[in-house]
Amino acid sequence: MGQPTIKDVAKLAGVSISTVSRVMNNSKPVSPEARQKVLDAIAKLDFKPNELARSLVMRRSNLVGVIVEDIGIEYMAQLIRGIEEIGRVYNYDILLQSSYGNEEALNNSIDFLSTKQVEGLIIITENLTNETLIKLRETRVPFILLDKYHAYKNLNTVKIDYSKEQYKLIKYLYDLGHENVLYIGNSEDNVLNNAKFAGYNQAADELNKENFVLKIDGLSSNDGYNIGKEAIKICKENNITAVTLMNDEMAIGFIDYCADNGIKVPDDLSVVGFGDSSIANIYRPNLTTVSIPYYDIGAIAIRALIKRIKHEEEILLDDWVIECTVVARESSK
Amino acid sequence: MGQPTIKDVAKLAGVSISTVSRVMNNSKPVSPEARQKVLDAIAKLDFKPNELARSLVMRRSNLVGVIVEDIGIEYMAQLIRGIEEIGRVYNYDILLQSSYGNEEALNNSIDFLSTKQVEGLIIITENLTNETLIKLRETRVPFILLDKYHAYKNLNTVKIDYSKEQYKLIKYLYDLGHENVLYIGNSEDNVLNNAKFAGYNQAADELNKENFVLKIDGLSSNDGYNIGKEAIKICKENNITAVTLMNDEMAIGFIDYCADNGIKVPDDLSVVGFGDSSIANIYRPNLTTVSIPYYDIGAIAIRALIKRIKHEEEILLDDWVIECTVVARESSK
DNA sequence: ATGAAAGCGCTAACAG
DNA sequence: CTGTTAGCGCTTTCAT
Repeated sequence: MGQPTIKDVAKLAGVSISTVSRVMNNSKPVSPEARQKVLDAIAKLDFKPNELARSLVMRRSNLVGVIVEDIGIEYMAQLIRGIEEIGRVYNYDILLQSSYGNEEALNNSIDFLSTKQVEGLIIITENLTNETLIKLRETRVPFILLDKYHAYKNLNTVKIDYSKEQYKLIKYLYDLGHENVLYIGNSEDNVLNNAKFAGYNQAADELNKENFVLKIDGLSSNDGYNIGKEAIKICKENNITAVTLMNDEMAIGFIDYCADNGIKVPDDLSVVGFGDSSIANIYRPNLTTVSIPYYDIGAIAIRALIKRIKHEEEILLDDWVIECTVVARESSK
Repeated sequence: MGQPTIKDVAKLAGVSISTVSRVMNNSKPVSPEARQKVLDAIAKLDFKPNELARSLVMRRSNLVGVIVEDIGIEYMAQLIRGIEEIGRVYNYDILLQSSYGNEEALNNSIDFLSTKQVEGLIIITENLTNETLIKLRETRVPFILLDKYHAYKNLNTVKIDYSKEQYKLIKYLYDLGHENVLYIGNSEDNVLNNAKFAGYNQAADELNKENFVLKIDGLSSNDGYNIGKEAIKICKENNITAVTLMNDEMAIGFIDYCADNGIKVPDDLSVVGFGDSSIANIYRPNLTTVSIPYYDIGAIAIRALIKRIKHEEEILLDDWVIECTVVARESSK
């Protein structure tokens, strides 16, 4: 036969299965003698309760589903770390699925996980349609959405005030003594882009600086490289000594362009990124950037989800805003 | 009430629960009329079977546990991608836990996952003691170990022939026309180090080249940088034109040293790494390195595990050796 | 303090 | 082809 069951323990201990259950869960008083006999039997058989059976009767699976767009994306992996580690503290385990940005896969995962009786869902994706959102609500499983943009209205989530963070970064540059700072951003009209842009403007306005803005299409290091020529021209014409780019990859591409064209970073020009990706402190010069505490975001998200599951005091009545930090490194001075 | 159950479907369809079960699983013939009634009822109620109950009676959870040392480590995340995506094809879902290199945590995870009735276990770690291994065997749950070293004896696993891969890389350098190649390796006496070293030696010997070896303690980019002075000295004294380092990080540190000391890579010196980490093709010069197909390793591992679970033909009777590829980029010529 | 019995939602003989 | 029944391993009344 296979694993020992509660029956085997009961038989060996010479008590009923109820008594065994009681000592396992400390749910009702049991006489010291009986308890000891049960404990001995459990040890002897190396008995481990079948959580499946327990979940079935208790209607609590202690499982949360996590659907991630792609675990290979660094920040998503960090998010999962936080979710996993804190979830474990509350005795919740993670059922992991990937959607690879495919809506059908995401929908399937939601269905699948709900048949597995997950008590809650955390969805980490940058692509979520309204239909999926509706479907999600229909499942009646508590859920939390995590992404880079946090653009969902009417949904409590854990988010970052990108506007404020960009403001802090720009302020840091002005405080360093730079008079003119160029903002190179993505031209798409989305929440993230607009928020960062607003942060830049706020900083410039508050300090009575002139606004210099360059908007481009991409977000990759190549895009950063390719905008180099135009950006440098603008810098020279306007006495600009610091440039900020939307993310670390773009910043690195841009610095590469500078290096190829005899412009020294940070001596001739300070350059900063955003996101504190793993390359930021390996690349030379080490990149000044904004560090986003993804681990903490994951941790807070799972904690909030569990509270919601347990119908405890709602810690996400409002959005939970996480503070980031400006990490000053070599690329700015 | 909560989710609809098979009973609700049966009642609504006017049949017995067995019939409902039969149409759901296509396990036995059902009359077209009955089937249609059941299907309608299922659709109407949006009924989804409770997999927990199903697992309990069928004794198949369709769950595999994955214990990872740290999901934040890039190659482990890639491994998980493969495991997850292929596991899903076979209808297996992943229960994820992290051990953070802590043996007690690992042991707890093994116990915990086995109470969740996982049908198999994949453990991704670089630290595994013999005691844990014994414990693992005692659980009687099929398992597969994945790590960077694959040093476990008497265990079928998915592995890389590091000796051969290093050989291929060195051969590539000789084929490029380099006469003398310096090998900078880690001095610790372990399977991985020895294998790579053997690969270097084999290539040098086969082609009648002289062996130049430098062994150091660390593995980080700083270590690569710090060995720079000594390594360059050796290169100059021996007319060495190519250097190979144990991993990409070290290689990058070493190239940084070269850059700081007026040595141009690849013009003055070719430098290669190992592993194809994500920085390898962002760093400038882009790094020539060996690409390890972690995704495939994960995919093969889960496939093998599932076969083992189903007692099908064993595809891991012998170790499964995965081929890597040399990725030639800018840092060598 | 303890055991018998019911039942969580489902599958799988068994009988018809 | 279909319904009845007996569990899977566990928790939880309900008696005693």
